[in-house]
Amino acid sequence: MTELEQSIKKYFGTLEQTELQEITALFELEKLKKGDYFLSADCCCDKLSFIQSGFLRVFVETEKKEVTQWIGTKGYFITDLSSFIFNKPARWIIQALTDTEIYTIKKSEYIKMKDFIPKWNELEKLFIINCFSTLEDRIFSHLTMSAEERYHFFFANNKELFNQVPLQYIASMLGMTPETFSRIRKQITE
Amino acid sequence: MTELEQSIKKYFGTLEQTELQEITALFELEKLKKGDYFLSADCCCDKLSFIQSGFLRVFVETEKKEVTQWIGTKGYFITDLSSFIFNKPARWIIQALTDTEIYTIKKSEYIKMKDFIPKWNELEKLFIINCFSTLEDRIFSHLTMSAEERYHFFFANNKELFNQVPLQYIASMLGMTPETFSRIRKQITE
DNA sequence: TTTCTAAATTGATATAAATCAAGAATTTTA
DNA sequence: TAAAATTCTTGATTTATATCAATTTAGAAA
Repeated sequence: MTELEQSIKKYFGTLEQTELQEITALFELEKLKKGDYFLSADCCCDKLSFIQSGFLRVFVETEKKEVTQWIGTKGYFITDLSSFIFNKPARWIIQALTDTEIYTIKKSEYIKMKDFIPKWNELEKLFIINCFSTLEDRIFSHLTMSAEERYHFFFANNKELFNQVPLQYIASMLGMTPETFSRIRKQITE
Repeated sequence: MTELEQSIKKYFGTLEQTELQEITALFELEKLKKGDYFLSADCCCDKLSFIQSGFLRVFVETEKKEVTQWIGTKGYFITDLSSFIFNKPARWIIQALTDTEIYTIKKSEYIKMKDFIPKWNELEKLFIINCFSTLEDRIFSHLTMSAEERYHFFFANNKELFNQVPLQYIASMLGMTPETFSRIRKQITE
């Protein structure tokens, strides 16, 4: 089973092997160079991609600063969910932090799935609620944790990120400045 | 059209009047007294309710403190979404802050809807993504705003809450202490 | 490699927000 | 209504984190 198939199973739920193959056949390999945009500001996000390798940064520019909302990594899906589902302008910019390989399904193909996978609606719902739960956890982390605690919590679950992408983006995503991030980091090695 | 019908239309999408009536017929009026629990810790949340009047607090107890995650108000739906959909233990406690009237649909009735409303799956998906977007906005507010900005932003959109529920819960929900909340409040009147 | 650019670190300082403690105001209960 | 309980406010202080500025380090480009 390919990694894509495994992840579809993991995120979307249990499927017959034949269904799985029908689905994965709709995904096409795309290669992004470092710095390439997966999604530009104000576009509608008409695709959902599985990250095979590399890192994608989800961010937005405010008057004051650039804010990283998330960093997509190998084995996860990436899209602007509201934009993808509702066909409305994307709220995020998504850019490759490294050379990146993704498997992409276009919206036009995606909507066909409910025709030949009977339980597709159900699977899609589970996927979206998983996304929802992740955000609930993140809000909770902001209501209950200090910057240091958020750092440790995130580090425990995402070690691989820390030596592969600029740390300032992780700092932003965790809601702290690069300086604060750096100081927390220093304490650990001491 | 009842308020319940209006809200179903608003959150779940456009429906035929007959469909709307079929759906609303599945909801039953419940009355909660102040302090009553809508959902206790570790239970599975087997219902989705529309708030007709009153206020419900969604919170959790941590070792250090009690954290309010949300306050449900008139015209909105309330449930523990992941628990309701996945039948897993709830992560939140939900309690009435005032006497409250809700229209409740049980999970067992809810799952019947997809049988007689053809596009139910689609509507449900839209509902969940709306919830998702709301959380995205909230995370963004923690990444970009100070306590004071979060206060003003929330106040602008939820004035009615500020003289009807204990302010400490709003403070908690916005990620600040009651003291900080009180001081921000004071500045405004000066 | 050398040069240039961006990222990370560090120190000094300022600011925001938390904590602690007391008292006032409000709400609930008897 | 009076008493009790809870909530809110206020001041003093501490702590966490941001900001500013300078320097070092790492990475990219020539």
